[in-house]
Amino acid sequence: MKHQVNSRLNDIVSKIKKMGYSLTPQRLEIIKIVSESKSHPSAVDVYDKLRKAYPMISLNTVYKNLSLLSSIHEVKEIRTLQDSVHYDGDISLHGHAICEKCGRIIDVKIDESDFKGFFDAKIKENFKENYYINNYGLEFYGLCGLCYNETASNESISVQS
Amino acid sequence: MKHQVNSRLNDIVSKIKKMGYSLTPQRLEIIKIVSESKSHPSAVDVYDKLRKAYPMISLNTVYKNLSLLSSIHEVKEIRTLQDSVHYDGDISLHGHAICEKCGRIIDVKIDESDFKGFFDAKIKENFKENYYINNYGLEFYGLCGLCYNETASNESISVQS
DNA sequence: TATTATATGATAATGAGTATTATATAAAAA
DNA sequence: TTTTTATATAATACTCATTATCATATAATA
Repeated sequence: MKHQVNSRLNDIVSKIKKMGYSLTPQRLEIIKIVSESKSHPSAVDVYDKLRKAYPMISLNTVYKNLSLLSSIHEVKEIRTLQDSVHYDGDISLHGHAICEKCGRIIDVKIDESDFKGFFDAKIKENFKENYYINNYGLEFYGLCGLCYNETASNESISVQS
Repeated sequence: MKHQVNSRLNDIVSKIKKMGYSLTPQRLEIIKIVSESKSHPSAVDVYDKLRKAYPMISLNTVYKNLSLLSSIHEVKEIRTLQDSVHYDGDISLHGHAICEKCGRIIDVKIDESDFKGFFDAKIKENFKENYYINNYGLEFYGLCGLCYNETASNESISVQS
């Protein structure tokens, strides 16, 4: 587990260097935070964590670095139905369940074989002409267990997609 | 085809009335625009179309109505990697291919049977505890044919997810 | 037609994200 | 190690999508 995290960190760091970007302490710390986090933090969340080690860090720096990581595909942006973008340091194949009430984001496991069968078929069917896919998104919007129970006890809901 | 569109309009209108919302001319026009559009317009796009018939319409009114339609699940919000939200009046099962360069959004066909096999399995696997799903999202981010050709001729790209 | 609750439009406010720029510092060369 | 240079950071101001407020208008209902 610890080894996994470190190799992930090393992967990103060497990519950063290989691509000619310099490795500042702030940047390293940001990479650590997103690559180790399981909570899909927003830029402000990352900013708040950073301030412990770097009280003078600028939010701008956080945005710049997260954008950089996203542009080199080492972090995935998650657009929820709420206001801000969230970042996922786990770029392996998976989807997200997003609670429309509390905003919590839960990973949805997808196994590679299922994916190959389904998504590749979608891509083949839909993109006969050249179309360059470099990312995907799979989201389930709804209410998490906690929020569902809360809502159910207060009012009767009857929505259905 | 014309019949399809009209019945869709009627569905939304009767839902609006049944839920106790009043039907203003502006609201009706907004419903018409989004339900008939195939281009996944943003709020401002809808606003611009509206101004032909209602020059005094407020952008605020557009936002309010699109939010209302979204809340009753008659319009789907699409979060792209760009700035603004886009709206889809087609709430049938499908995904979106989003061009990261020009922002164009193309429908990705998904047939119901495939969906049942794949998505339902995902839901069962991941949400053993109660979790209320009322919407989903499936996006392919990349470059559309046009933008891909442009990019390819200018610079060599070697990204791969 | 009168009543009432909701919708609209005008305006201001919010807040996520971006642009700018002077200073600082990582990386590379000497 | 020191110098050089290009990139990164931090502070600040700015943009712009979306939301809030509230007075006025109007749809729905009696």
